[in-house]
Amino acid sequence: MINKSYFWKKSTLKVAKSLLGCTLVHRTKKGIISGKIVETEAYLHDDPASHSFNGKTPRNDAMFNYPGIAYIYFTYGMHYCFNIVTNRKGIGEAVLIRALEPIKGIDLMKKNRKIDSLHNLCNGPAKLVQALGITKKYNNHDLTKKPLYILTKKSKQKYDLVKTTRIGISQGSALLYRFYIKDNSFVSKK
DNA sequence: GGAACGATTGAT
DNA sequence: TCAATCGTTCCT
Repeated sequence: MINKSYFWKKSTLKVAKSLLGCTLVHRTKKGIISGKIVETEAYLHDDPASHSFNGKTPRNDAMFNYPGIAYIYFTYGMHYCFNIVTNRKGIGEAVLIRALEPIKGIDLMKKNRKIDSLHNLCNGPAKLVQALGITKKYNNHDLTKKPLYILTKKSKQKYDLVKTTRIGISQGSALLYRFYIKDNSFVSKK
């Protein structure tokens, strides 16, 4: 399981990059569901696209919590997105997990998503939340603890990393704060 | 109290 | 290309 210091010993941008290849795990009553992180986006404290840009509010509260805490927000009236808080407590930075390559519990993912297509289970921030059965109750959950946690990547794992612009934002759209594993077919739409 | 909008998705 | 759908934020 990942160490707490992982989320603040390096910059948020570096965490966003190094999370690629790590595994997000959810131990549910029905079984273990997990996936390899293949796409991330960084949201910094001085970043106009970040929910934390204008300071702390009831909604973004968790972004100002300890690094390694989950920040889960509701958007578009129907979707949830999952973030990992980075930097020191009180700063307001996080990494949005945008896509996973399914590993375990694929049958459960299909049930949660109500679809059968492997490649559409986790190729989007709200999709992976649904597939893993993550709910708002995990907002402020410590991701170094069960039942929702991160496993570090295997050191042998090799891949090319792509650095590009973020999706679905208006301000800060030129910043290269999105990262994904090159040629991985589970990355969200380009 | 009211209005505008959104770190998306899925159907057309 | 566009509708769905509603909590959060910001303005009055």
